[in-house]
Amino acid sequence: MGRSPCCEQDADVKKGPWTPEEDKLLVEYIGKHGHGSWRRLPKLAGLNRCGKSCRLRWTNYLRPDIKRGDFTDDEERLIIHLHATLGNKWSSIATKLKGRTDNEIKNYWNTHLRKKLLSQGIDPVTHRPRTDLLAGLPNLLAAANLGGAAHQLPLDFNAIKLQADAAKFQILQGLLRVLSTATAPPTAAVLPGTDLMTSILGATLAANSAGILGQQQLAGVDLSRLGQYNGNYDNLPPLTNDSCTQQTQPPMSSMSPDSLLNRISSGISGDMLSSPELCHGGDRLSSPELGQGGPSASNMTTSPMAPPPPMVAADDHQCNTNTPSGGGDGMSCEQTPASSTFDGLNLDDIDINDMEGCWAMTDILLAEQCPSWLISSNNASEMYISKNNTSEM
DNA sequence: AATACCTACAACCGCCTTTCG
DNA sequence: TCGAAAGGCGGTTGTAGGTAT
Repeated sequence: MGRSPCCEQDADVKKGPWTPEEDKLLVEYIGKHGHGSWRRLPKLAGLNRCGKSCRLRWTNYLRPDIKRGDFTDDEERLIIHLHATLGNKWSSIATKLKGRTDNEIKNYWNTHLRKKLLSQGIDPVTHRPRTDLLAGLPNLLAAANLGGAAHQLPLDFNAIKLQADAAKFQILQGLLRVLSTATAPPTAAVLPGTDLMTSILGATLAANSAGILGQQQLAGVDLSRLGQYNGNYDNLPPLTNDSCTQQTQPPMSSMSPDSLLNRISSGISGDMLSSPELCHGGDRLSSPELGQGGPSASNMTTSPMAPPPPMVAADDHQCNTNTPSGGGDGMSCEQTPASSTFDGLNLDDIDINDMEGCWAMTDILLAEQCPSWLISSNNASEMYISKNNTSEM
């Protein structure tokens, strides 16, 4: 039905930043009388403000129990984790961070954490490695194949190739971030094999043009060697590790491009994450999203633009109808899971103090170090690393 | 030194849900 | 039971301060 703004009837009501005097009036009034009816409060307190504005000012800024100052690392991790499971439910997230308001958390997410995840190659919406970095992969592959004949190309083609090289470099950066954060907290530990493989592929391509790999080694792959493959994935080394995985598939060096992509798409079924750090003991990194009725990894499409598994439950009418349905500027279905793997989990059971040790030194979420609510609720057992779980992703 | 641009965050907007008479 | 008021929520905007050119 909708309602008019609470102060629409009063055009003279003041808006904008609060002055110290206004703050004082509001604090003093609430201190004496409590807030009571927010709509009547401004008049009673001598404020020329909308009641709603007073409420927001109080709850977001003046309330005495508000904790100000920088967010701690634990708070950051908790926010990221809760966002991965709850989406943009800022108020729900705020209930788990004492003294923090939903507005503050929302702002902190938008200004810090979101960028932080992006810089690590993590999609802040899906909490999975970014796919946009791989969007141009087919073109990059084509451009890479042109590498040998580049000297014969007209200027425009060389310019295009330069652009492709730049994009490849970006992919490499994404790879580095993905690998460097593969041991990050649970949300960052999401590492579907497809993305890793394509990232490595991009990294190999990038090595051709960028020549910046040096002696750096990642996850058992000596990237300094990749440069010698000269931008042609026909020469890629096998992306498997003897100590870690079966060797029933031919090395990538012997595969055609199509076969390679097929392998990328199918390999995720369980034999993909073959670097020592990613497959030790048969452990699997899995994601909350993957753990919840989304397409199984083996069903993933080969498209580099493949969308992540849907995060929105089927009962979300707004999403089903794909219309605002009066939702106005409400949350985007794409951005906010209408339900999550943590549905049914009582947030009151979550205690940030109970998280100690969960974020281990390696930042890998180890089930046995985590509070029980994390590893036992609903589908949570599918969501995080479990020593006993070697088949599901 | 001046200007443009960027960043952070307080505050607002509009819708939804809950409460209450 | 119904409808209006009140409260709550998430997205967006405005602005001040900082930084780069």
